[in-house]
This record gives sequence, C-alpha cells and structure tokens, in this order.
Amino acid sequence: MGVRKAKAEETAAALKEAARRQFVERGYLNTKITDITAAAGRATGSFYDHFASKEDLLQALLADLHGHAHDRLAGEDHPPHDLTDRDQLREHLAVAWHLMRDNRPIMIALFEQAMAAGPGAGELWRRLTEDTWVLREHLEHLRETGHPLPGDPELVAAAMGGLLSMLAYALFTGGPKSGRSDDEVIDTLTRLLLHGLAGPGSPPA
Amino acid sequence: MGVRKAKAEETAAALKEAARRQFVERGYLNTKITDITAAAGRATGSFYDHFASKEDLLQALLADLHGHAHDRLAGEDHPPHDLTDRDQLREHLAVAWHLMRDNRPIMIALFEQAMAAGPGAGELWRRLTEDTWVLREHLEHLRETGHPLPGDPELVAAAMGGLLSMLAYALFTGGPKSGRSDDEVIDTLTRLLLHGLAGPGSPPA
DNA sequence: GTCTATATACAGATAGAC
DNA sequence: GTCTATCTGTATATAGAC
Repeated sequence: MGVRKAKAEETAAALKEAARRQFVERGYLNTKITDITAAAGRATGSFYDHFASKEDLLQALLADLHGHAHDRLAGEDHPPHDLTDRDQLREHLAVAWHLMRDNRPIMIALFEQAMAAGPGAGELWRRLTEDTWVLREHLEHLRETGHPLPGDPELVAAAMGGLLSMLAYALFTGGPKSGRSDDEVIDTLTRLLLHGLAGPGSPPA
Repeated sequence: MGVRKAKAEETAAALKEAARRQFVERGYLNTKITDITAAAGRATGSFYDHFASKEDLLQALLADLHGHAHDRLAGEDHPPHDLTDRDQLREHLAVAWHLMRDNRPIMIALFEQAMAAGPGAGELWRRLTEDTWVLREHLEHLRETGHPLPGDPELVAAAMGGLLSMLAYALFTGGPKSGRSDDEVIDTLTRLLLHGLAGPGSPPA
C-alpha cells in the first residue's frame, strides 16, 4: 500500500472514529456532516472523498462491526440451545447486552435511522425479526421437542428482542446516573424471561 | 362562542386531524408543516395562526388524548392489582395495548420525537419510567406482601413497558401484513410475562 | 382568520485551487 | 488527497394583502 493510500485510510478511519463519538454525544440524526469533519480535524469537503453520505458511513461502521464479530465468533459452534435452562438463557442475554454496550454508536445510529425511516417502511419489525432469528430458531427447537411456548416463536423472539434493545437504548443514553450494573440488568431479565412475574415456585393455573 | 372563533376552532381541528393522518402515513419527523396544511386544505401560513410549531401541535394532540382518557377513567378505582394473577395481568396489558392502537399517530410521534431528541437527553428512560409508574407501584406492592420479584420494580416495570411499546410500534407500522390479532399478541405476552419461557409447570431451580 | 409571496436559515453536496 | 469557497435544495417562519 502506497503512502498516499495509507493517508487516505487514516483520514477515513479518523472520520469514522469521530462519527462514533458524535453519534453518542448528539445522536445520529442530529449529527451533521460538518460535526464529523470538525471533530476529526478535517475540512468539510474531505468527507465526500471517502463516503457518499452519512448513511454510507454508517454502513461502513456496520461492516467493521460484522468483521470483528466474525473474528470473535469464528470457529464457535452454535448448536440448539435450551432457552429454558437458566445458564444458557443468561448467556444469550449477556452476549446480546454486551454487544450493544460495546457498540453504542452503531446501535444508536441504527435505532434512530429505523425511526426516521418512518412507519410504512416497516423497518423496525423487519430488523426485530432479522436480529432475533437465533432466538426464534431456539424457540422452534423447543417447540419441536414438545415444550409448550407462550406463543408463536417469531412473536416471542421479537418480543424478547424488543425488550432488550429498548431497554439497552434507554439505559445507555442518559439513563439513571446512579448506574445499574450490567449484571443486575442481565440477572433481572433472565429471571423475568425464565419464570415471569409469578416466579419459579408458582403452581400451574 | 362567536362565528369567527368557531371557524378558527374548525380550522385548528382540521389541522390536527390532518396531522394525525400524516403522522401515520409519513411519520412525525418526515411530516412537514406544508404536508399538514395541504392535507387539511389550508394555506401554509394558516398553520401558525393556531400552533407555534409542529411540536406545539403534538402537545395539543396529547392534551386531547389526556382529556379523553380522563373522561373514560373518571370514577374508576385503581386499587393495588395482583400482577401474578393471570386475568389481572392480561387486563393491564390489554388496556395498554388498545390505548396505543387507538392512538397510533400520537404514539408514533412521541416515539420518533424521543429518538430525535438524541441521547444525552435521556428522554427514553424518562418516559419509560414515567409511563410505567402504575406497573411499578403494583410490583412494589407485590414485593411488600412478600412475593419475590425478578428484580428492582423500576427496572422490571421499565422492561415491561419497553417490551410493550417497542412491539406495538413495530407491529402497528407495517408489521406482518398477514395480520396478527390483538388477542394473539396480548395472550402471548400474558403467558410470557406471567410464567416466562419455562412455563407454568416448571419446578423451582 | 386566511391567503399569497417571500425572507431566513441551514444542511448537503460540489468545483476548483493547492 | 485535502483544502476553501460556493451552490443548491428545502423547511421554517413571517409580512402584508384581502
């Protein structure tokens, strides 16, 4: 790779890093192109030498994320887990939770983008079902092995995903300063989703 | 009330009604002032004779909603309910669900507005806790009477609220055309929140 | 009170010098 | 490749006639 190209890569990286910071500070929608270039210490026009639009930059951030996720998950098996097992359910929730925490800028951006797309686009439902296909498959497996579910796997999976993403967004964006620990949240959700409000000791209806 | 004032009220009402339609069609953020006035068959400038801004109009819609809600709920008692009772839990979920369905334009607008406020504002967490204070109180009552909860009442209530609002938004805005019935959703959520994924018959850990 | 016409503001995007 | 300067489109809001 030549020096010129290396410098270009450096600028692109600086813009992406600046964008990440701005998205967390101002949110995706409120972040202007000039906010990003200013934060990166570059001129406004330089932005378009690397990205066609803010949307394009977001896709680049997303591609980076997928790359890293692939690195970390490479080689890992993903056999049918039993979501009625406390430890396995907790592990699923923990992985999702930490993934969102570690990538707050992207999560915030995707969330706001989906909202800005407006209704009619059906973006939220699409993403909710897409992002929870792992859960759905596990639930379908449970059903096939004779375990009764609260409802249709797609709906239950979407409900779980909605709960997770909504709570994560709310808590990560200026939630209680008192600071709930990740473990408290994950433990609470594990108990809620495993045995509900009635708790483990409750008798059948 | 004079004729002049009556005409003004009529125009204000037409603008509000047009706004409701536009919010559902295009979303709150994508709806321009001119979209509202055009849909209402009025001139652009007339808008500002009745509302200071789009935000102001939304507050007016919200005030109408609160007025109606007050009418319907007037005189109703709201004693401490037992959320571990299937029928009472279902009733709570059903009321919330239908309230959101009957006021889709406002729900959509508030949702998008909260997102556009950006992080840092902490709007979503604030609304989530505010809108679920009824649930929180019931959960606190449960805890006081010795029933073990999955976690801190505020957190559990927020989780339930997030689940409900997220799923409602997703399903109401271009969700599956196949059309899930309200009852299917409410029944599923009732089962999920009452006994979790493990189901009612599961033994204590 | 309602209209038409216009001013203001600003973000996105481009052109051309270096 | 990066910069400065500028153009274009668009939404909000106002001014003034009727």
